[in-house]
Amino acid sequence: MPPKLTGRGQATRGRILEHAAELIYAKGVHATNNEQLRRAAGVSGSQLNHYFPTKESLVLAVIAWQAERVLAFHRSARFTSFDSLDGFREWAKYYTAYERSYQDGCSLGSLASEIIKTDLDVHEELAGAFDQWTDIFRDGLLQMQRLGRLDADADPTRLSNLLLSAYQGGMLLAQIARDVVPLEDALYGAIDYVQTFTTSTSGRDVRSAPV
Amino acid sequence: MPPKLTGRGQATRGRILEHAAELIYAKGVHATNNEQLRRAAGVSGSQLNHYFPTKESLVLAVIAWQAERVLAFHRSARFTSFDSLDGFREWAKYYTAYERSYQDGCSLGSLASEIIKTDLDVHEELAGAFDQWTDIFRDGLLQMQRLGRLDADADPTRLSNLLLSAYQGGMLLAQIARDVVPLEDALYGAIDYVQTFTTSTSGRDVRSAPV
DNA sequence: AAAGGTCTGGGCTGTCAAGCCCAGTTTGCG
DNA sequence: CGCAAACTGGGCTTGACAGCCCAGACCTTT
Repeated sequence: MPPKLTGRGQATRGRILEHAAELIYAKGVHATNNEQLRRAAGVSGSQLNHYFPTKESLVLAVIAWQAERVLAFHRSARFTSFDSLDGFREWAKYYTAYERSYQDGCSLGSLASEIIKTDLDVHEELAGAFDQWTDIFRDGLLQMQRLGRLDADADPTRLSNLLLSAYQGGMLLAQIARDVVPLEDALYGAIDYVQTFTTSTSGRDVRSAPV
Repeated sequence: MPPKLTGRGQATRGRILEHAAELIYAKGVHATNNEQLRRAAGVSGSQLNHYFPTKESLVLAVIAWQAERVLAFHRSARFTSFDSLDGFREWAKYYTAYERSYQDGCSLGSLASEIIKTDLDVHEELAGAFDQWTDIFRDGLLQMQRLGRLDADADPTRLSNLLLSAYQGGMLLAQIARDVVPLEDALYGAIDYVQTFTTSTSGRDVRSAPV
């Protein structure tokens, strides 16, 4: 069923995808048109049409690409599978370290909010990606419980939903306020709440970093 | 400077605004066009053009209208100025009581995410509204501190940013998952975190409602 | 009654974008 | 070599939409 693609074809398709993802992330889906995509990826209109016959197919591919990226990032060794509070703090630190990190929002979340009300059939794609995302947090919290770093009465599912919600909501507030503080407050607040379930410290005595 | 509007003119303008807000909330800005607006409000194209010369002016008015609505709602007696945990729990209960409440997202937040990347000049309008929104929470938490219901070392600004972020992010996750649970988890989780700063209870012994 | 705001219902134009087609060229695999 | 994919650089149609204009009717206040 997959139309035979040579190595070169895959490379071009991938180049289009990368630039499309970047453009759409920066300017939004509706403000990105074919001409911009052609120029950014350095391909002709025919090629764009060849690899992505419709805009919906391109957007779908971009969603999959961004989802894979964000999931791979969260699964990287950097956060040690979120098996400790330090892992979560490292994560929060990454997203609050640079001004640039919040100005275009979450690479997947902003895309989701923009098209969730349209008739594009992207629901399954998105739902699957966000499920996996929360699962990364949940699995980390479960592991923390196994290691005795988190109380047994903590609810990893609930906490993972709070963590991701705080990130998504914090990103939105930061974009609107053009200030990283709301994102910091949301992330470190959520993580401090997780800390209240740790046995090693009282949780109320040790607080997260900034200000 | 305001073009003289008689009572009738104001009524028509208001009717257009109401229907525009409803349509845009349900279908998004880009998927709402003049013809739908005309039919929904029962006015002719000339009138639409008369009261809102450009789409940007209409969107701006809708933002202001939705902002006023959501702020008035949060200031209503129902939540007793958020001067207690019960006020916050009542708030969370409202947004998680019905399936319908999350399916179109936050009336202001979804609008914000959709247009934050466009070149529409709506930044000040949005920033002001969200500032007031967090202030409602912050003022409530400050009042709780004054009343001795919240520890002095709690940071009302930080907590209010977490609360609103949890709501916005939870709304997005709920929309994507087509399930109210992520929103519930985010809201009640954030509120339980606030509870860890209350002196009356340990905070760890009493948890919020669902499941 | 006069005036000015309100309102209809249609038409018109310019613009922009998506999708599609094609003639011809280049590349690379078998 | 031969063939198929990759690729160029256009052009073309179609549709959608925002913005704009108008002739005339209606309503309300002065």
